[in-house]
Amino acid sequence: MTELHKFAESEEMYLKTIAEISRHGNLVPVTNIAERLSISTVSASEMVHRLQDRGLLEHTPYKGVRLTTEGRKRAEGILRRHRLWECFLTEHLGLPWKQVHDFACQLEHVSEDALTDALDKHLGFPSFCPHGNPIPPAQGVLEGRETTPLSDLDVGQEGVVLCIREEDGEILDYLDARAVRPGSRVRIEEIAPYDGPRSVLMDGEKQVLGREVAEHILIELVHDNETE
Amino acid sequence: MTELHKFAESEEMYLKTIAEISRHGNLVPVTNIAERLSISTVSASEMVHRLQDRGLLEHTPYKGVRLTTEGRKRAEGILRRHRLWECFLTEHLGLPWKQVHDFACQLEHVSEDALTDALDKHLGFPSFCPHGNPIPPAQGVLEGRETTPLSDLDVGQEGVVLCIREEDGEILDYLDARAVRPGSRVRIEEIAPYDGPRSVLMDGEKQVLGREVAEHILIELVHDNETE
DNA sequence: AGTTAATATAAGGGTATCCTAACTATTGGA
DNA sequence: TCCAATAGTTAGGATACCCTTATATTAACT
Ligand SMILES: [Mn+2]
Ligand SMILES: [Mn+2]
Ligand SMILES: [Mn+2]
Ligand SMILES: [Mn+2]
Repeated sequence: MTELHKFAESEEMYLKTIAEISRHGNLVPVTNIAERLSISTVSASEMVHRLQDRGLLEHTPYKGVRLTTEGRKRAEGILRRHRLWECFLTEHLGLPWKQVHDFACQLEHVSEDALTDALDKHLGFPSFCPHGNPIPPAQGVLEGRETTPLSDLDVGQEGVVLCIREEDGEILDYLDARAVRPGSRVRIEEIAPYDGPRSVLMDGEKQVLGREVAEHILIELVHDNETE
Repeated sequence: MTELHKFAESEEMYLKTIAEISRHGNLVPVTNIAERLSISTVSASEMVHRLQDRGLLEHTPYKGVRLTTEGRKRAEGILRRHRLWECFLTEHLGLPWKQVHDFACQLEHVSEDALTDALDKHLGFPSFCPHGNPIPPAQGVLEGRETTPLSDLDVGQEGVVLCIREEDGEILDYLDARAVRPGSRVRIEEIAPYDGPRSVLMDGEKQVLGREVAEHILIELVHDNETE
C-alpha cells in the first residue's frame, strides 16, 4: 500500500531540522528551516510543498509547518541514527565532539534499520547521546522531558545540565571547553544588564555565558533546600 | 593548487568499480562498467568523459579505460573504507555477509579520513576484509598477491581460498553456505564436460560450483607434495 | 483603515545524473 | 577487402535540488 520511498539526504535533513526546531508541537516558520539549512527561502518553500504532498508535514501559510505523525516518525528515526552514531564515534572511536557531530550528520542518512538496531545493541541500548539528548526508541515516540533553558534561570537558581540542544556543532566544542556537559551542576551568580551575559558557577568553575548560548543549554532545576 | 573536489557517490562508484574490474592494469571496457553499475552505456560514457577531464582515468576509444595514478589512489581509498566497514559490521555488529556488503557500499561514501583512520585503529589495523580482500593502507598503494581463479585449476589440484572477488553481494551468502571462505582448503574432484560445473572438496565437504562462480573464487595453489 | 515587514509565488536558470532512440565510427574477422 | 558486431556520439528528455530576481499576499502594528 504505502509505497516505500527511499528518502534522499536532503529530504531527511528537512525533516530532522523541523523536528529539532519545533518545541511542544509549535509551528515552525519556513524561514527558520531555510536559515538552519543555509538554503534560500524559495528552495525551502519548494521542498516544504513536496513534503506536504507526501503527507509528511502540514504547512499553514504565513504561520509555519508541523510534522504529521508519519513525518515525526521519520524524523525521529533520523535523530535516533544520528545520536546512536554519536555514541559510537565518541565512546568507541574517541573522536572529538565537533567531528562527531559532522560525521553523524552524514552517517544518519545511510543506516537502514538492521544496521541501526545492530548498532544500538552493540552500544548497549544507550538512552542519551553524548550531548544529553534522548535517543528515540526503535518503536514508539519520544517522550518529552521537563527542561528549562539556562537563559530562563534567575540569579541564585541552581540546576543540572540535562542536554545541549543540537546545533551546528561549533557550539559543542565551545561549551565543552567551559565544562558545560550533561550532568554538570550550575548556579547563576549574576546576570548583566539588558538580559546580558550570565556569570555562572559551572561544576565549581566560574564561567561567563552569553544569553543566546544559554538558550541552548537545557537545565533540570534543583531547589535550594535540596542542595547537598 | 589542486582544488579539493567533494566526490559524489556516483563518481566514487565508477572509480571503485573500475578498480575492481581491472586486473593487472588491463583496459576496462566502458560496457563492463555500465553493466556492473546497471546503467546505460550512454550514461557510463558520459561519466567516463567527466572523470577523464578530471584526470582520474584515461579512455582509449574502442579499447577501454584505465585509472590514472590519482584515480587509483581515490579508488583504493574507497576500497579501504568499504573493507574496513565490512570488518566492523561483521566482527563488531555481527551482521550477515549479504547485508554487510550492501551497508558497506553506502558507508564507504561518507567516511572522511579522520573517521576512517579512527575506525582502522579501533579494528586493530586489519589487513583483510571478511572476504579475504586486502585492505589498502592509508598511504601507499596496494601490493598485488599471486592468485589463481578456482576455475583455472585442473582435476586433482589443491589450494587454499584466499579471497572472494568483490561482487554484487548475492554471491557471498551463496558461497558462505557452501563453506567457501578465506582459508578453506579446496581440491578439484571433477570437472563436468564443456568446462562445466566443478565438483570440489571444500574443507572436507563435497560441493558443486559452476564455472562462472568459480571464477570469483581466488586460490593460492598448494602443491600436492606439501599436503599435510 | 492604511502601511510596512514578513511570507509566499512566479519566472527563468543551472548542474548532476540518469534515460531512450537514432546514427556513426571502428574493429576484427570472414 | 568488406561487413557485421561492438563501441561511441548526438539529440531530446526527465528528475531532484539548488539559485536570483521580481511580484503578490497577508499579518500586524500604528
Ligand atoms: Mn545529515
Ligand atoms: Mn547529540
Ligand atoms: Mn557504494
Ligand atoms: Mn569485502
